[in-house]
Amino acid sequence: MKEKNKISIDSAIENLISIQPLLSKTFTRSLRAKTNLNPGSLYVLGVLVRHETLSMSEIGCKLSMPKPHITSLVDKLIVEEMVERLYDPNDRRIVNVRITEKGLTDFNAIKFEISQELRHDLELLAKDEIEILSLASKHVKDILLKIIVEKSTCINSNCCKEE
Amino acid sequence: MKEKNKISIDSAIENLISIQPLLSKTFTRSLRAKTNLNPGSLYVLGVLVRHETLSMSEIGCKLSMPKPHITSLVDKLIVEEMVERLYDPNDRRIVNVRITEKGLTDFNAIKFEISQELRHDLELLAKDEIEILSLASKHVKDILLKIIVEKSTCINSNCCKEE
DNA sequence: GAAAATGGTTACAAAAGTATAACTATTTAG
DNA sequence: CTAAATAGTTATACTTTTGTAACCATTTTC
Repeated sequence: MKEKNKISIDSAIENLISIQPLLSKTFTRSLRAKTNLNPGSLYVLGVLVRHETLSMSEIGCKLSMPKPHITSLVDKLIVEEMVERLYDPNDRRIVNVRITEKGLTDFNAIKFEISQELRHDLELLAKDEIEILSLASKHVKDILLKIIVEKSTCINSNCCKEE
Repeated sequence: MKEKNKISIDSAIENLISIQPLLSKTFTRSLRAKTNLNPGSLYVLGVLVRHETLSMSEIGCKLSMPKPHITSLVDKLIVEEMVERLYDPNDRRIVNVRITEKGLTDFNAIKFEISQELRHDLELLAKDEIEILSLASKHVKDILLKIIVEKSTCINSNCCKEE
């Protein structure tokens, strides 16, 4: 039984490693073509969609990015008015970042834009294949979210606290 | 019925867009930490595992990368002795690239290395979750491979021919 | 056989990601 | 109250990626 688990884990990893470049090719390229946002800023926006308000450090943890990088990415989003800085009255060192209405709207518009080509390809698939992909991708997303995102990798000093 | 397709497509895209940063976070970071190879070179190696021998242009098509970039990525792989250049006797302009024994071995070793952390996390999942992930990721991979890889995006001039 | 097209490399530049050190402001600990 | 710790920014440097233009060698076309 243990052995069977191992085989499933190996094949899952094998598949995920193959999926990564495919998705990267699909979305990153068209992101560059269709928006003036860089992938990093979109990642920040993505976690803010899930969590609404996070401090700079928490964003860094969720994305495993160094704090200086987060600063520059948030700066870009501020210029676009997609997020806003909120200064915490209880601890004035902390900068909380919250997604704005515009940020939410734009995020969905950008997602639609960058998926146009993929959408077109998917429409050519058989109905049952679409169903399978829809369900399978949900399973993959849910399990990855469970084991990856919530386990914030600590790359800045002392940044990872339980929620 | 058409409407139902559309909903499935939308949810599939939504899921795939969420999956991409998760996988990118998981693999790219540990790739940098554990090997002296960059992601681009590993992508090249990946398509060569699937196709064994490809010309420079064909690699560029499969990965949607400009030709000069392919040259530099292949140069790195040559230094590592993971691939070799073969000059086509029928058309001496063409440079074919073939993965070596060492390339194949190293590729598998690298895949194992960069998935160590994920493997550890997966081992903590329930048995049925592992089964689901294994199957679901295979479905996602198969369908994406079908619609993305084989549709080589033409970013260099005239590079995309049917196989 | 000269001109055009093709496959690839070289050179170069711009954008993005990654990483570290030094710094300011604020809070906490002794 | 001073010293240490924390949150974030600034500055800087390096790598990777992306893109373009110019170029050479070879093949194709007329």
